[in-house]
Amino acid sequence: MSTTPTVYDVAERSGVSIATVSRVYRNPDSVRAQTRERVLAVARDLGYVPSGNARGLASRSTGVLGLCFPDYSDPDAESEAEAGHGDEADDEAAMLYSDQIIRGMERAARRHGYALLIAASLKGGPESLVAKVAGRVDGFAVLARTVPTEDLEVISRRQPVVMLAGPRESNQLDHLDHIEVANSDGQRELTRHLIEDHGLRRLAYVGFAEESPDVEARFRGYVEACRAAGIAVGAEPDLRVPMMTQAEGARAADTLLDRPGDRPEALLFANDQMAVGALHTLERRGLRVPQDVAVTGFDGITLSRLVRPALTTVRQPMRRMGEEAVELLVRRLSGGRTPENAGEPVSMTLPVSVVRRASCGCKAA
Amino acid sequence: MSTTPTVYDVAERSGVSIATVSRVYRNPDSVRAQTRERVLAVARDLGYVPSGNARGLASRSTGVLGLCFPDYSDPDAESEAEAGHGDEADDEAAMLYSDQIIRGMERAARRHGYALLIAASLKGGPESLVAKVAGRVDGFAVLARTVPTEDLEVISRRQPVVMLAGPRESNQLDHLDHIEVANSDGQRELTRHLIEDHGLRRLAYVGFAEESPDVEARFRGYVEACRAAGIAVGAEPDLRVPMMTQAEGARAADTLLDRPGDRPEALLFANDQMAVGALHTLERRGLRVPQDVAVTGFDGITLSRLVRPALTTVRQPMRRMGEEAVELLVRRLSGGRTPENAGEPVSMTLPVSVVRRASCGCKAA
DNA sequence: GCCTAAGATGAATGCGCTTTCATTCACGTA
DNA sequence: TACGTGAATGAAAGCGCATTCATCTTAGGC
Repeated sequence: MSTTPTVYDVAERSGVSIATVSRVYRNPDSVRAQTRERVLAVARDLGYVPSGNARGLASRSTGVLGLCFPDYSDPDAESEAEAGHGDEADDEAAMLYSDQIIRGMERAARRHGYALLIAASLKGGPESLVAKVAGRVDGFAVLARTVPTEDLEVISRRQPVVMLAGPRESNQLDHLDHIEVANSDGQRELTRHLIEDHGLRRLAYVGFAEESPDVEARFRGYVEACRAAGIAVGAEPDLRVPMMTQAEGARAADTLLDRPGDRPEALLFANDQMAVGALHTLERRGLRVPQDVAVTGFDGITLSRLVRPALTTVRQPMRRMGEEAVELLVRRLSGGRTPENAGEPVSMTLPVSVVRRASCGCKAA
Repeated sequence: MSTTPTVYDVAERSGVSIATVSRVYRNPDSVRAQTRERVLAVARDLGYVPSGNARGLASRSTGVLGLCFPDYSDPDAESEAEAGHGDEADDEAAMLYSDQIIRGMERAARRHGYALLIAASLKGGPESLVAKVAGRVDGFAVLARTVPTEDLEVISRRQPVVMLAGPRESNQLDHLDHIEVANSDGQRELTRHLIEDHGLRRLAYVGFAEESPDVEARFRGYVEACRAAGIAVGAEPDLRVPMMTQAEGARAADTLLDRPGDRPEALLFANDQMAVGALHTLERRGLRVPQDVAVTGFDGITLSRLVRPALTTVRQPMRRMGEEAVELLVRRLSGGRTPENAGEPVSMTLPVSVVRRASCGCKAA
C-alpha cells in the first residue's frame, strides 16, 4: 500500500468498475447516489487523488493556462535591497512587470476555471522552458522575446499562444494572437507634454542597444512629437545602453551630461529603472530635478512613485494585459475546435496613460 | 494533419521507433548524433511538442510544484482602485501576500528546475481546487486555511505538502511540514515598543472573528507584552471583526472610539488593511495620528508605507517563506523515496521585524 | 578475417484515466 | 404476459510517452 492509490484500487474496494469511479468525479449525477457515496468513502479512506496527468492524457486538456516570462530580475534591485535595508528600499517596492501580469492572468484564469502555470526562463536552454510549459497547458502567453520566435511558430500550430508586449513580428508570426500597449502613443504624449507644457526643447533620449520592438516604438513616438514641434532629431536615440538597468541609467546620465555643448533640459529614458538610476547621478552631480534637468521614465513601476522626486512616466496596464491574454486564450479554446478558430489572429493594443509627477515639473518634489 | 503530432508521427516520418524519439528528448547522448538530428528536424517540421501529461504519466513526476492560496482579494482594494484613479491609490500598491509568496516560490522553483502552478480557491468547492493542483504537481504548498485540513491529511499521504503561515494543527496534521512566522514575537515586540518607548498604556486590540491561528498568536503576543508591563487585559481582543478588510477596520475604529470611557491611546490591528481603514476613520473624525491616537498594523504590505501617516507595523518575510517552502519540498522530493523521508516533519518559524514609522510616533508624518 | 563488447535501436508493456458502446435491470405499457 | 424505455453500470480501447529487455551494429582486439 505504499504506492499511491488509483482508480483500480478504489474500484476494487468499492465493488464497481473503474468507469464508475471515473464518473463519480467527472459527472457525479450520472451515478446513483448510493453508489457514489460508497465510492467516495473508499476514496477518502484510501487517500485517492485523481492523477492530473492521466486525466489530461485521456481527455486531452489540462485545465491549465501558462505564462512564460524572461528572467526580469534587475541585478540592481537585488543588490540594493540587500545592501540598504532601509525602509524605502525593501524589495517589496519592486513589483515587477511579471508580477502584475501574473496577477492579472491568475484572476482571469480563476474566473474561467483554469489554474495558472508560470515559468521564467533560465539562462540555460530556453528549449526546456517552453517545452515544459507548452506540454502541460491548454494554451499560454509569452512575454515578448522570452522564447525564440521560431519555437513559438512551431508550438502555435498545436495550441493557442498569445504574445504579450512587443509588436507582432512582421515575418512569420502572423497567426499569433498578440497584445501590446500603445508604446508609441505614450511616449509621444509624454514628449509633447515636456515640449508644450513645460517649454523644454533640448531633449535627449536613452534607449536599449539590442533591438527591442517596444523600445523602438517608444523612440518613434518621441521622434514624432519632436518633429511635430519643429525640433530636429536624428533617426537614432541620443544614447543606447547595453541593458536597461539602474546602473546603466546612472552611467547614461553621466555620459550625456559630459558631452560638449548645451546641457539637455530633459532626459527621457525608455524605462523607469534607467530613469531612477539617472536620478541618483543627477543628485550626485548637484543638479536639481526638474529645475535643472527634467527626467522621465516609462512603465510606471511602483518604484517610480517612491523615488524623490517622484518620476513622471507612462503607465502600462500590465495587469489588464494579463487578463486580456487569458480572455483571448479562453476564447480560442472554447470557440469550437476548428470553426473561425483558424480565423484572423487577434491583435489588440491597450492604451497607456501619462503619469505626471514631480520629475518633469508638474508636482512639487 | 489537423491533429497534434505525437511521438508516433515523428518516429514514422524519421524512420525510427518511438523509443528513439523519446530518447532524443530525454537523453540525447544515448542517440547517435546523425539520428538525433534527423529526428529533431522532423519534429521541428511537424511542430511536435512532447505531451507533458503523457510524460508525467509514464515517468510519474511532473517537474511542477504548486501553491494553493485563498481568494485574498480585498474588496476594498478593488473598488478603491476603480473609483479613485488617483496616483497614490493605484492597484500596484497592493502587492498582496500571495504575490510575494508566489514570487519567492517561483524564484526558488526555477533554481531547482521546477515550474510553479498557482491556483486560488474559488468560493465554490475547494475540492476541485486542491484536487486539480494536487493531481498535477510533485508537491505543493498551501496557505493556511485554504483547504480543509482533512483533505490535506489525505493528500499528504501521497505527496509532500507544506503548510504556510498558521501554527501546525495540534490534532492530526503532525506529519505535515510547516512554515510559520513569529506572529506572537512580532506583536509582543511591537506592543512593548508602544508601551515602553512611547509610554502608552490604554491600548485596544482588534482581531478577526473567525478563529485564525495567526491572529490568535498575534493577540497572544499582545497580551504577553501588556501583562509584562503590568497592564490588565482580558482574554479576548477588545473587538473582533467579521473580516480583516479596510472597511471593517474603519468601522472598528468608530466602534472603539464611540465606547464610553477614556479614549484609547493606541489602536492595534491584527493586519495592515484594517489599520489603513482606521486611519481614514480617524482623519474623518479629526483625530491626529499619532498625537491623539497611535495606530499599528501587522504584515508590512506595501500599502502600509504609502499611507499618511506611514503605518508602523510588523513585517512578515513572505517571500522568504515561499523560498523556504520550495526548498523543503525539493528536499522531500529528492531525498530518497523512503529513507528518512518518513522522518520527523519539519516545522520552521521565520523571524519577523517591527517596522517603526509615523503612525506610532517614531517618525515625522 | 573472426570474436567480443560496447553502443545504438526496436518491440512491447504499462502509467491512470476518459470515453464510447454494449449490457443489465427495473418499470410502465399494450 | 411480452415488449419497449431509460437509467445505471461494465468492458475495452485508447491517450502519448518512458522504459526495460532483446536485438542488431560496429569498432576493436588477436
